[in-house]
Amino acid sequence: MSSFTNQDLRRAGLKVTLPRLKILELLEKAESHHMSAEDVYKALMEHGEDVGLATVYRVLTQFEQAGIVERHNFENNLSVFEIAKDEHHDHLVCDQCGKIIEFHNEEIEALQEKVAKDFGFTLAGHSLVLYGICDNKDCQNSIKR
Amino acid sequence: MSSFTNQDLRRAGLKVTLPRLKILELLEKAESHHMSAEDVYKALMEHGEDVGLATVYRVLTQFEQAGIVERHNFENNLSVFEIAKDEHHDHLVCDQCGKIIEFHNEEIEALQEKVAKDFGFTLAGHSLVLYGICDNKDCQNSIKR
DNA sequence: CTTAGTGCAAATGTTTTGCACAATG
DNA sequence: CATTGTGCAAAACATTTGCACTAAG
Repeated sequence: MSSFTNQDLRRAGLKVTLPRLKILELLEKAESHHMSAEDVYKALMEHGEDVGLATVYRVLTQFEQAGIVERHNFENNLSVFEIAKDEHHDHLVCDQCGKIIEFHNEEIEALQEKVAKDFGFTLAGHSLVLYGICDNKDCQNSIKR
Repeated sequence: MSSFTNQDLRRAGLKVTLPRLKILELLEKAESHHMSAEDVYKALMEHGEDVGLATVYRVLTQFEQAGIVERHNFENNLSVFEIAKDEHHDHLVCDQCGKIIEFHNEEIEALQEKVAKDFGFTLAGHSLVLYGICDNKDCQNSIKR
C-alpha cells in the first residue's frame, strides 16, 4: 500500500505538524495529483487552512528529501510535485490540454541503464517526459488549425 | 554540415543584427556548448560586446522558435541552450561535476513512439535526461564519502 | 522547556516587458 | 523611412531566507 503516515514523517526527522499533515493529505487524495506549490497553497486556502506559501515550499522540499514526494520540472520553469508511489513511472504530457499520463516501460528503463554503463556512469536517476497531442477531440482539432 | 548562416536568420523572419550574429557565433564555437542566458551574457561582456541581458533572452527565445537552438531544463530551474544539431540527442548529466554527455539511442526512440501511440498520443517531442555519477575519480570518491 | 516549525515580509534569482532610441532592409 | 531590434530600468514570477512568534515532543 502507498499511504504515508505520521510515522513516515517522524522517521524523516520531521515533527508532525498541522501544515505537514494537511499538505500530505491533500497530495494523497488529489485526483489530479500533480500540483505546483501554488496549487497546493490555493487548495489549502480554499479549505480554510491558514498556511503560508513559504511553508508550502519548505514542506514540499522536505518531503522530497524524505522521499515522500517527487518533484518534476516539465517544459515550463515550474516545479510540480506528486506523492511518491511504490512503482516508478515516467510521464506523457499533452501540449494542448496539459493532461498528464503516467507510464512505465521496462525496456526503456533497461536501455537507460545500458547507456549509462556504456559511458562509465553510475545511474542515479532519470527524467523522461514525452510531449505530444492526446486523443481528445479538441486537442486533435487544434492540430489541423 | 550544421552551421547556421544569415540566411537562416532571414528565413526565420529575423533581421541580421550584431547581437544575433554574436550570440550565434558564440554558441557555434563554444566548446562547452550548453550555456545559460547568463553564461552567454557574461561571455559577450568578456569579448567586449555591448549587449543587454534582456536581448540575450529575447534572441535565445527567437532562436529556439526558429529551430536554431534547443532549450533544456535540467534539474535546477534554469534553462540552458545549445545549437541545434542535425541529429537529435539526449543527455547524461553528472550529479557531481555537472559534466554533460550527449547520446542517441535508436531503440529508446522507437520505444517512446510506441508508448505514445499506445496511449493515443501524437508524439511531438520528448525530454530524456539521465542523472548519475561519471567515472571521473573525484566524482567516484564523493560517492564513498 | 528546548528545539523545530511557522507566518509574514523582504530578499533572491531568473526571465519578461515597456519604452525611447538605434539600426536594418 | 517604415519596421524591427536594442539597451536600460522596472516588472513579474517562482522560490528562498531572516526573524520574531508558536507549537511539538
